[in-house]
Amino acid sequence: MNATAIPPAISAWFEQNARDLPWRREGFSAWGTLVSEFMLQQTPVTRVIPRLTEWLERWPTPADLAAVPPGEAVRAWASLGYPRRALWLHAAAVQITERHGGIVPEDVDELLALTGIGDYTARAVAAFAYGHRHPVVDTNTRRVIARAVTGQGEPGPPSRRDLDAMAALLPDEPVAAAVFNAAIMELGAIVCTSRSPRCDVCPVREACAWRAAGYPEYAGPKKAVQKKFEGSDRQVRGLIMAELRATHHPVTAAEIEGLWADAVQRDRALAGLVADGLAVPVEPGLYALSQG
DNA sequence: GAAGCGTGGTG
DNA sequence: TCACCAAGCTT
Repeated sequence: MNATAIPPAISAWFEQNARDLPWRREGFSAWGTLVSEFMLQQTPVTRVIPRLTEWLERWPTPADLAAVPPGEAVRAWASLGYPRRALWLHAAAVQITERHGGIVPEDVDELLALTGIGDYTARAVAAFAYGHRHPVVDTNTRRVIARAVTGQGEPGPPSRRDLDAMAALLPDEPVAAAVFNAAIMELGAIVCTSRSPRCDVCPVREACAWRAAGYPEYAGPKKAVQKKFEGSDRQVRGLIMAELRATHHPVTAAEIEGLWADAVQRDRALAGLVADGLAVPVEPGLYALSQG
């Protein structure tokens, strides 16, 4: 097996091994695809599925979401994490309703112009919802290419050049391209994983440059270490947001004081949430999710 | 380009 | 146990 055999081998494996996921069901809407991609940004599949199902039952179209206050989106986001995504998804729904007649656009540049949509999500929607031929590059794709094609244990830092590397592997035919985009992500998600890759069941083991090189240790620039969550501003923000989501009335400054002892850090976290639009001071000393 | 942004599962 | 990891985006 040589390098040119990698894409068809991965796609063939995918046809047999793809997980049964909601966004792969026949007739799943473009809006559903967009919502799922927002939720999947840094949140695992198993945690996304229940929230996605509820979300689409409640807001089956962009206009349905655009019609409610942003704070409702933040509440429905629940504990998926990074709640700014809920705000951005709501903003995107408003923009889709106003600019695109309520139809999720299929043009990558129009998608990129929506709040909260970047290189990955724009191309994922164009490819998976509309069948257009674009390279879709996420962290799984970058890892598989780094190993199987480049022969390194880990991808380097994300770069626009990743799109070119993926484009070079992409089948010409749009449907085959969309399948391969999904297939290489899936391989990275369940076989060519970050921590303990299951090379014994990998469909491109015989062509893998990393394996051929004897699994050399990654020597490139190190990933920035994720800061400890315990005691971080993120933790304080999370506590305040959980309180705002839990109550259906404004939260008092006194209640927020009870969530975290360090006043300096607490005030910094709250000010950050206000700056982000996640918390709104409805009057001095009273905070709520965005109602407008 | 680097930093900041949640939450929960896992090896 | 705890560091690492998870379909990224914005500033």
